Amino acid sequence: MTAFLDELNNAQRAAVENIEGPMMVLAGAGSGKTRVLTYRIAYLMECGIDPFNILALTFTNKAAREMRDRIEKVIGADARNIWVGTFHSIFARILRYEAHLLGYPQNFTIYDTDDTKSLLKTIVNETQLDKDQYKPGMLYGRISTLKNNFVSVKEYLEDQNNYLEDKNAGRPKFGEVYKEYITRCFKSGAMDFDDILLKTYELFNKHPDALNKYQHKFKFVLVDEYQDTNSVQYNIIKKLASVNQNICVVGDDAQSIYAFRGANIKNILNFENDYPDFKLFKLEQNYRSTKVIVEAAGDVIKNNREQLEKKIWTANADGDKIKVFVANSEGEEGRIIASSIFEEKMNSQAKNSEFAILYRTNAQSRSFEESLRKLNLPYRIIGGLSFYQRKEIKDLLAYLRIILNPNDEEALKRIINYPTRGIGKSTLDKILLYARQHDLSIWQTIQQPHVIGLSQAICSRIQYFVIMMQGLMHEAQLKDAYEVASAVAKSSSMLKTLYEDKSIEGISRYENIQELLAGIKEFVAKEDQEDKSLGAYMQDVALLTDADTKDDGEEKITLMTIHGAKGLEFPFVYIVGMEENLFPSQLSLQSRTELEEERRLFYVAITRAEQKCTLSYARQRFKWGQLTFGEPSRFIDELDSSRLDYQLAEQGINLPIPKGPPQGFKRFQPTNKQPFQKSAAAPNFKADPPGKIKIGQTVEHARFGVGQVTSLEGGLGNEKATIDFKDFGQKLILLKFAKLRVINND
DNA sequence: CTGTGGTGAATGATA
DNA sequence: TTCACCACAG
Repeated sequence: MTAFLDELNNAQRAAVENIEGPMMVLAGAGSGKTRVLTYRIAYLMECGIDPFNILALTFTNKAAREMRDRIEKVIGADARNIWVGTFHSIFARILRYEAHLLGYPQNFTIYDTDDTKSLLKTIVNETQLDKDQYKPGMLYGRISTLKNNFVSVKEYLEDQNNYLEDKNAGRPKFGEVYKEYITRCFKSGAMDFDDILLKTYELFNKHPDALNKYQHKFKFVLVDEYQDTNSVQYNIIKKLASVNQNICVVGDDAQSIYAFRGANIKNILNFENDYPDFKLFKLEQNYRSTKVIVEAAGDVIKNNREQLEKKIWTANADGDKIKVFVANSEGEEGRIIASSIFEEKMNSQAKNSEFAILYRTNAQSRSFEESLRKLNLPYRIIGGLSFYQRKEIKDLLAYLRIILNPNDEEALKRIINYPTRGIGKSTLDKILLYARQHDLSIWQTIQQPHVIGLSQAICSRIQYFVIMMQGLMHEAQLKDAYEVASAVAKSSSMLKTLYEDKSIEGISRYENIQELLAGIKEFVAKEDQEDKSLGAYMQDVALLTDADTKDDGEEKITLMTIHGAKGLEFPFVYIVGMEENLFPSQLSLQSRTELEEERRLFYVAITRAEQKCTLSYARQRFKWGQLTFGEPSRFIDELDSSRLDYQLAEQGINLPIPKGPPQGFKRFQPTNKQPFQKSAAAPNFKADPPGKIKIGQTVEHARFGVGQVTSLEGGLGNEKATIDFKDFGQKLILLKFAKLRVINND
């Protein structure tokens, strides 16, 4: 049953077989980290540990999905019962379940960045503060930092230093904005991304019974990309694991690239302090890349001071040198890279999906898009404006949000007059003013529009809107998500409005709505989707990103930021825009730690490549409409010159003739999510103590059913039994964890 | 109230 | 270059 162990090297195997106690897997890029993580979970289950007791946390939906799929391949459908997911999705699930303890509605809304900024803008306007000093982005950043450091509004106001810091930054009234923001979110029944983490922490902190429940549910905790955890995540994990101490963190300090959003590299560097008797496993053999690539990555990272000791090596072939293209402009850079890809495709018969163009900032994608289109090379862009951030999608989702949570102000403001129904700005202002003065939500206010003092004509428009929404809310009680969403698209007349718009954008908007509806239909039609309600669908939508839009199987070149590429690999990788002030970013040059983070980012970029890695930079580039001149990035100099192969200008590159229509668009598909599972194992199962288990006995296991004990091994307190189950075959069971009942002593 | 056109500001990565 | 906001006309 444990044949998969043979697929592992010694270090990997040791990590997989270490079941109990705190452990850290220091996994270099391409060293088989995901394999270890998934096989370890599979192994735990083979040892009889109940999948309901396993929690695996990742940073992206994609990583979570991949892990679940791979475990399922090894272990079968049982894998569905493991809690595998992103921090945000797992915690949101817990919060929905426990919302009442914190005073939130069960269907609380998740505010995305746009909602948050919009709310902050509203607050600044209402408080009549200077718009230039109180920019939504800045405010959000500050609030986010405070939340990530557990500084509540109360604590903020009590500490004079906070006030002085903001006063010096020209924002003396920041405290009031912070307070108002928190209040408004709460009244709207909304949490922002930081709240999902922070409120989970609060839940565990203020409600020991809730903490206790999850501590005992999650007997085994696994954390992927541990180097990217922030202090809130860190503290939640610590609390969860404090009883059983079965915590397994996997990460690579060299790939820590999220300090800007609060990730604290100290969490991984100081793991030892938290768990002095932890076991360390180092995965140092790289299976992904050529020697040239692995060694180039080593050239780069050795310039960083603070890191955990490890030596990454590979048994793979040397491979080609790293090409460096020097272009005169960003346009030329685009053309060079596109033709280089074209050539490589010809030479090595590679598929489009084997290529990736990686850049530092999303704004750089344009020149590559143009050139790829000209050469008729299909591509897809990950990041930037995602499907879910498109106006029309957000509009329809806003309707759905209100149906579930009518107090969601950002959603209501968004669509109360979209499509236009004669409730304009001045009317909305009056409604908002009345709502604020009487401490009501907008939704409550518009129930009785007459008392606000609006004209009869406008009152009836508002009433029409209210009745329509109430009708939809009623439908949502009875019908599935797809039926409700279609009803919304029709009765809001969104579908009609977009259909009548025959401009190019209008047509694409109409198509996007159709696509969203098709996605919801698919969600409802999935056979393992038990809960088909709107609420179930909406649970995860707010946490999806562009990277989660599954590609349609069409062969396409991938364009994305380096951040977005973390965790991925491609045979051919092009790292572009290798210029000072762009990569490393200008903003990172202030401090050593920030520069080191940029360097790790470059390390991540290089290590995405399997066969060939190519760099490029442009001597001139347009930045906000202005032509600027750039120098080559210092990171190029950090590479050993013996590994570099400089290519000059455009000469020698044949530009093929484009033919056919341009290609390259995105598709949308919902993700597979499991409905909420609350109970662990069978409730009335009475287990016998390990000492009673003997060879030859017929026993019953809580999940595997009846089977016969064929052998026993392991010392006291760590006994393992091989049991031949009727329905599940032979399994190695750890008696300490398995719930076994002796049926027959033959 | 709604739609248009002009001006000014912004570009760092993400769940 | 693009986006967001404001003033103005219909």
